[in-house]
Amino acid sequence: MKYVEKLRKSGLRPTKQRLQICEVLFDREETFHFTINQLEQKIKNQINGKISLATVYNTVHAFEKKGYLKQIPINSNQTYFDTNVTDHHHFYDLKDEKLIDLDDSDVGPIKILKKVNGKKIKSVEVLVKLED
Amino acid sequence: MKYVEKLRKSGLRPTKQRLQICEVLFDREETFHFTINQLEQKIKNQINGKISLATVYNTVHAFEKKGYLKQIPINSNQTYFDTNVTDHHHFYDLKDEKLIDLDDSDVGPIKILKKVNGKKIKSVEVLVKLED
DNA sequence: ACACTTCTTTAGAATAATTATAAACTACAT
DNA sequence: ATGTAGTTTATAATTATTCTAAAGAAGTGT
Ligand SMILES: [Mn+2]
Ligand SMILES: [Mn+2]
Ligand SMILES: [Zn+2]
Ligand SMILES: [Zn+2]
Repeated sequence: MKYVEKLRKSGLRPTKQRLQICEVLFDREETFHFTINQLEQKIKNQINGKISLATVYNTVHAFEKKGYLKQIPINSNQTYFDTNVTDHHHFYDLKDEKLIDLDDSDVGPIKILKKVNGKKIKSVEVLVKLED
Repeated sequence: MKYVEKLRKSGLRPTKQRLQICEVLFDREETFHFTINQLEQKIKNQINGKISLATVYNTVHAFEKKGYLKQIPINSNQTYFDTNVTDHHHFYDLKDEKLIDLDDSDVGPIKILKKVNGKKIKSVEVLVKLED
């Protein structure tokens, strides 16, 4: 199991549930953008044996805290997470409610000229909304 | 009442509640970024007589539909609205959970080079997260 | 293997933002 | 003034998320 080490290094015990969730989340080529409910569905379809919803929440938050997932700010009733934890930009398809990654090369460099007193910039992300 | 006409033109009856909410929302120089609960507080402080929470929700949604308010995508348990309905960028102060408008001149021009099949770009907005 | 501790999972309850309901009220047209 | 459609309101319902506490599993030392 390739995720056992990863979890141990983060101080997370490699439980069966976490390893299964790792497979669903990270055994894929493309970035995965998802809500908790979508993840729960994917888990149901790919795994035999169920994982409780509380554990899905717990795990996603644990992974987020460890930097394996990040939240994406979208106006939705459900929170979106992203397996691409780098600073990056998105298309958001308003009709399909789907996120699509944008490469830095798909977006020109962004210069923020304004400063705020004692604050520093943590991230700069662009959200491009798409309609038909 | 300067908002009576505005509401009538939009097909919204100029009720006492809506006019009061208009005052709270639009009688100010600066952009107002708020959650429903923050708005409810401001209403309580500025008006005598109460407006029910349901009406605050109804009104905000009606104003949003008519284009007088817009939602701002932020990772928060509460939805943020903005009296500045133009396409514009934000600082988001993670500690204070406050939004600050960025002028277009505060951000260099943004070119989106990628295209998506049958979709067109509706908006391009930058969110700059600030930390201490 | 065994005992012991700590972390994790889980079902279910609790919380909290938002939306729905339906009755009373109000703006507006005739 | 009357009628109608739109609005407000208290309250209930819904729903995403978090909390709780008991049972289970993982790690550590012997
Ligand atoms: Mn949100
Ligand atoms: Mn919510
Ligand atoms: Zn992404
Ligand atoms: Zn703004």
